[in-house]
Amino acid sequence: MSVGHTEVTGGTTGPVVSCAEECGVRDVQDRLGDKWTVHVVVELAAGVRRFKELQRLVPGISQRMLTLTLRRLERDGLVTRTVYATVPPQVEYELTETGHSMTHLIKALVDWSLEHRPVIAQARRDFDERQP
Amino acid sequence: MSVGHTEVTGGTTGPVVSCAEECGVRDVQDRLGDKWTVHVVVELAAGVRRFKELQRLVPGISQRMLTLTLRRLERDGLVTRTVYATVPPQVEYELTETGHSMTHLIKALVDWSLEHRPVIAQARRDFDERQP
DNA sequence: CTGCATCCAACACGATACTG
DNA sequence: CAGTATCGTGTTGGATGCAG
Repeated sequence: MSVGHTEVTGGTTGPVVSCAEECGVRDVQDRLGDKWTVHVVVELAAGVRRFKELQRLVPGISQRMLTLTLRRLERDGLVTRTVYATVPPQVEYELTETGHSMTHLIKALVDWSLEHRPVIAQARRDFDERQP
Repeated sequence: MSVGHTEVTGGTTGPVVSCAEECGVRDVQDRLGDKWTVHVVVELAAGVRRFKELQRLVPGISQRMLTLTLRRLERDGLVTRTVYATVPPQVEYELTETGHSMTHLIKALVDWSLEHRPVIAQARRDFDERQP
């Protein structure tokens, strides 16, 4: 909080960014940075989903990773888990209010990603060409 | 684009999120998710910085990781690298226009993080309490 | 169907030593 | 000062088998 506080007052191009070090940014990074959370949240944004359903909707995710991802989301209060005592068992997952607020964040991510994808791809090709 | 395309029309709470799988989102995630990129970009958002200067501004980063982080940013066209043929050598790094646009994304990240930090922390404590 | 435990490979990162 | 090269380590995640 005291050390390393950074304040960038938006001049010509940049916005105001403050205290990016240990103000919980790492927490969000851990979540958005992992391999599956974003995809799972996107699918849950559409509504209530069952476990198997999510596994179908998110291609390539393993059972193990879906479980781990959902558990972490549940632990952070971003997802609710409802178990029905049926045979076979049925479990439903749903975004909480906080979880839904994260979809705005993800939308920003997706938008920026789509917008700059071609430019970045080209920059990458140019760079790799110069460095054999 | 065809397979796994997801469209969420914002209903009561969620925004519109589309195609979160392989539209280059993973690329951005890799960057936002790694340990140092966000911090380096935040420091560069304030203006031109030298290598050593960045290493001072980003506490804990090793020479190796600073180099790797800057190289990747340069490769993606988010940072320019300018070498001056002085003795001792001097290298300056600066955000490109695309790089600056990413600071907006980071700001969204930081804002959400700060806003929901207490709620998430509490949810985490509650969860851990129920699961010994 | 849902979920946990285990083993294993890949990779990111840190520490250190060396170079122009 | 600004790197590169190398090694060791912890973590992430995939595959598989077992259980309620």
